[in-house]
Amino acid sequence: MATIRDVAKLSGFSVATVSRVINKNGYVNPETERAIVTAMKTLNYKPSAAARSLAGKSSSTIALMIPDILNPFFPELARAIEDAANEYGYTVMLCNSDNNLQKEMNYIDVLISKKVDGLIVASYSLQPEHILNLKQKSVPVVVVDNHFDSLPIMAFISKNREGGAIAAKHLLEQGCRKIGHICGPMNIQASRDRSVGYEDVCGRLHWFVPSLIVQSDFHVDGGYKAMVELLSRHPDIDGVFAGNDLMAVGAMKALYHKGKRVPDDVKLIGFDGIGVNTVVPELSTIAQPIYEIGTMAMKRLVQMIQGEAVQEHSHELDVKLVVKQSTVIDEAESESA
Amino acid sequence: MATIRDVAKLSGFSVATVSRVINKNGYVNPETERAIVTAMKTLNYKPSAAARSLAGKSSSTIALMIPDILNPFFPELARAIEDAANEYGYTVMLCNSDNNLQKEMNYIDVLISKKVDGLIVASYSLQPEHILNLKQKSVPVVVVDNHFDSLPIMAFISKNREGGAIAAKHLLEQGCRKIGHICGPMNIQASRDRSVGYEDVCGRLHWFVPSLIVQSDFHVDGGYKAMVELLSRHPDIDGVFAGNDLMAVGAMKALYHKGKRVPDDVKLIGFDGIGVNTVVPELSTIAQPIYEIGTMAMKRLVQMIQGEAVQEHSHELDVKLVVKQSTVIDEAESESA
DNA sequence: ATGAAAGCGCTAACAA
DNA sequence: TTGTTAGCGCTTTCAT
Repeated sequence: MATIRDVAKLSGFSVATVSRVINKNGYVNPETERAIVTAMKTLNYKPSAAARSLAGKSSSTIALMIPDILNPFFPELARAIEDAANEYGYTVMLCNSDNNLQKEMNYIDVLISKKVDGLIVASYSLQPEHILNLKQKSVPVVVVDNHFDSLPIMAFISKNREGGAIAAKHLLEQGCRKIGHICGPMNIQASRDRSVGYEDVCGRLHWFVPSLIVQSDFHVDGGYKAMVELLSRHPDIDGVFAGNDLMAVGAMKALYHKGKRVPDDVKLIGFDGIGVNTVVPELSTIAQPIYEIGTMAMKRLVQMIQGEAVQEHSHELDVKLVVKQSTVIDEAESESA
Repeated sequence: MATIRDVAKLSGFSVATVSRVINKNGYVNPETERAIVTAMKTLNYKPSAAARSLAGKSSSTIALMIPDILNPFFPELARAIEDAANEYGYTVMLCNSDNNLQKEMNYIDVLISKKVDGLIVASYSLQPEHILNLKQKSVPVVVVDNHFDSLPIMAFISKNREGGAIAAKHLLEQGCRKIGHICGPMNIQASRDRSVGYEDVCGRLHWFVPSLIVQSDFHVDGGYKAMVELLSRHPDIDGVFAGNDLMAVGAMKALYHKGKRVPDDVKLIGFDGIGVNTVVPELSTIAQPIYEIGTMAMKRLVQMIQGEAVQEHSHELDVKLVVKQSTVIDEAESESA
């Protein structure tokens, strides 16, 4: 591996000058530059990232911490963030935490020791103190898919409450007269907000009873079980809003097994905008602007890394109702189950 | 941030000794060690990974390159690899290449400059030379989900040909009398092998004609289109083997739209063992031992990193037929929860 | 068993 | 415009 000194020697200039052309800063004669670039090429020189970051320069690496890589929502987010990161010249280190506080703290230590330039975090275990602590160590952090009220923490999250309300309204508009809700874990802010949205709309209707809400865990199997429970409590249910798409898929499977047809007997809507692609019949959902969350988070992170004084607070992004087959009876294609 | 020198000063020993306790090598008096550990604790000292790797030590980081993070197969693989990596004390850097050679080569440069200790690659664009080249630079590499015949390259891949044959046989056993095949991209070894497996079984049956094979792209939409095409060529088809689960899902959607019932009218089987979870009716598939591929790949990589002289060649892993609702007409409906 | 000192490859004053 | 040099935090001979 050629070093900066080799390049200096071959080109006949000093390491400082070579460093200048690498970093494109400081004055350097065009001819000199050309000579140096040539030397770098012939030596196939690649600066050592380790050395640069040791010498005080950034590592050009950011980390992304997610709770569950098996939930398609996060790969999509990761994809968006990676694309954006590449654009800014960063590589991303992906950390899957299993939503386990211990693992997360451990990762954070490792990441700091690796001198990552910044951190994008999707976590439901980390407390505000942890984030603030990081900031104190001057590690830029931006939170996604979660937020901390009125704390100076940069966060990007969808309008979950509004989304929950939109979902409920949509079911109502499709003629549902008794709508159940499978909600996600209560320790997740986004999950709570979605439920509140549902209650905003359904809570005061004459048919509403608390037992129409079943709590679950954001996973397919959990959704299945919750749907079975819901059906046993309220066999006459004709609409279901699941707190995320994965649970909606589980619910769909349960309905299928119990002989209920979707959307004919029961209309079903999810949240996230991911499963849409892989279920039959396709799932109506409240789509989050996943890609946008990713790019905005990355953009802000870069600003923070570069020391710009950005206002740190929560940003709420618009969600979008995506109507598919699971909530609409469409004569044109209702040929089979 | 406390440095090794701070620890040395506080504990009253030299940096060399501190280094020894960090790395647990060389002789150091138990009492001394205790004192130093205490000092490290009180200073909340964390060695700088950047400095260590500059000083010749490993970076404790490996990279995983995958072509498509949106295909659930790869998150599963990533998950397995990350788990294994953590166990060995490594952090993983995830690189999504979009199956784009340019991006991959670029990543490789970056990764080398970052001094990653090793590389696990799932790529269909990289040529054997690229891999060999890497090895020459003494970067340990192991390939997954692909392999290069008779070259000294460590690779882990499923028995795709056998899997294709198993899938075809299963459809035959379920009473199918005309089986179509949606195959994946021909530049992907695994994809080709699966098709060959199908041909091994169906190629000589009286009903077989080449037009029963439609080529596609491993994505849901591609599977959809391929199924539509297949149906127009052979409306009387009663079994379909899709080269991966994503295409199988697409095929299922197409069948649904065309009024064909699964499995009553057409039986459908995929390959991979992932979609299983999110489709209704659930998809029969040939499951790859994804987790095992991940752990074995990581295990070998570590051995290579540590300089053990391992035999580098391809390893073929067994696949498993997973029978679900999409290939079996079952009145009793075996429950799954 | 412990310490002194020479780098690892690079950046960033400071000089020239 | 270019060069000299002192670190960045750690590992690792080589002494002691």
